[in-house]
Amino acid sequence: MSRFQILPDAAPSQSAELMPCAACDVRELSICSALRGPELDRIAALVSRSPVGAGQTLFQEGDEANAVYNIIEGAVRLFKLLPDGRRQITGFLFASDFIGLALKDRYAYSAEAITGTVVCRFPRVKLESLFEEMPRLENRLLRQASNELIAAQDQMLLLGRKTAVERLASFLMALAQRQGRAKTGDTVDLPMTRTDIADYLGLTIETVSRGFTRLRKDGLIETPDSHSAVLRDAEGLRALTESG
Amino acid sequence: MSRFQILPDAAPSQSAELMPCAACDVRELSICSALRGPELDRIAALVSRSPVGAGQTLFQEGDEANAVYNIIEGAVRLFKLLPDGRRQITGFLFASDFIGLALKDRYAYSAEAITGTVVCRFPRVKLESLFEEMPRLENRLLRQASNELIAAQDQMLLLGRKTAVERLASFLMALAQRQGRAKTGDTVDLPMTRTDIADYLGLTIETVSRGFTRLRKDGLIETPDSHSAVLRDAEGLRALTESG
DNA sequence: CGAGGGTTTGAATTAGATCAACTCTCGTGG
DNA sequence: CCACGAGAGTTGATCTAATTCAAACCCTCG
Repeated sequence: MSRFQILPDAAPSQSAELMPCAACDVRELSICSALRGPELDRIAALVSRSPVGAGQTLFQEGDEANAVYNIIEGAVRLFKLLPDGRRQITGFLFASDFIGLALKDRYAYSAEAITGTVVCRFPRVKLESLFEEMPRLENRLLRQASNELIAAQDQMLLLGRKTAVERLASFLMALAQRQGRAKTGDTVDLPMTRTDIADYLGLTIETVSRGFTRLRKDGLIETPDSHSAVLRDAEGLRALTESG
Repeated sequence: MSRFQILPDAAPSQSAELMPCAACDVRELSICSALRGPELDRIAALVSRSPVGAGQTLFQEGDEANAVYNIIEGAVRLFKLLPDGRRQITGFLFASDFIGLALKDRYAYSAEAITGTVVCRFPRVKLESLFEEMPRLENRLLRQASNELIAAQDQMLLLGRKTAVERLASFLMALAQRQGRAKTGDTVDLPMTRTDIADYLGLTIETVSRGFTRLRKDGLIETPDSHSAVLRDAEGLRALTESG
């Protein structure tokens, strides 16, 4: 599971606990890329790394927001619930993604691990007190927030105005993009269930399933198993995401 | 229209052009509240204030993003279009709101004035170069972005999982909140058309209209005219926004 | 007074939801 | 080794919330 095991000369575990950041797999991709050597040491003293089992809750909507997280490995779903149980997944996050931009004093959504996941935990107060010393970090977070806002608006367009197949095509291509596998022939990983996809796209699982069959019958994808999709016609899919 | 006209001892127009910020109606409410006296002067040298007629375009999705804006007065809609004309309004903005958090090098959405509007324009490059000198400004923007992300997630829940009436009730209460008029008996201003509301809520104008009649017949609101709504039962409306 | 937005209301249509049955894995244990 | 059950996914039949199509009904403004 952990990629640490295959590193040729991984640091001994003691060192890894004291200073996990230097050996972090996702450092260059995450917000930590904004940090220079000595700053990294400061951060290293604050963070703690921990595994989260599949289906486990990281935090719940309404909880006091006293930590933010970096995902080291795995996949996480963020979601909001209505009192009667209707669920809207507001995002899927993966290795190197940051959780905790959208919060005041309490979390605005719940977070659960989809698969076995490893996260890096930052106590929020301590982190914020570092902003003054490390303006690059704050700048990096602002950029990140900017990107998430753009993604959020794309999702609003999807939820408000796209048809079921268009939603599914958009979802697959966005996921493909995120995985750097958006060309015909590439295989996209789908760690989440159909129910998750439905709750992300504002549909039911039946409609999602029918969407997959449609795309399959139209020769746009293949589905070797329910947790992966092969792009048979990336251009055709992309056309669907912006169809008219 | 302009509240400047009724200020008892408004600065002469020359001074207002050179240093509009000091006399700005929305200064304390906008991101400029993060600025201290001398900083305000620096900013004042950069900004330009200008009126935008109802229906006029501020910028279009895809344009080079070389300015951000503060709304001084009026109302603005942000939206995205699909090639075939389907439109999703991603937000309505009002006096003191900031436009331009969600962008890379190009705007991710278009912006149009709904009513007669006055905006304050910040050249983007110059503004960003000030971040280093004014960390409080960047911090303020990050907070703002955080709030917008929360709002965006609420909107996803609305678009993905709420019924037509629930969407309308949520919209009315959110608008009422923004206007500080969320109690029974209060009147909410609706500067936008039914078409705008429909494109914001992911519905058609007919469904929005039927929604208003429903709320009216259920005694939750009154609609003296199409551009205002009186809250007859704020609690009932709130219940609808989180119904189950 | 007449034209043209914007809005409302009614009737017919449909995309997607709901209800229901069946399949496919996969893990457990006799 | 096979029976069994549970969870996830697919497929079909029916239903419904919202859309589409159509017709009035405002207003305001020239």
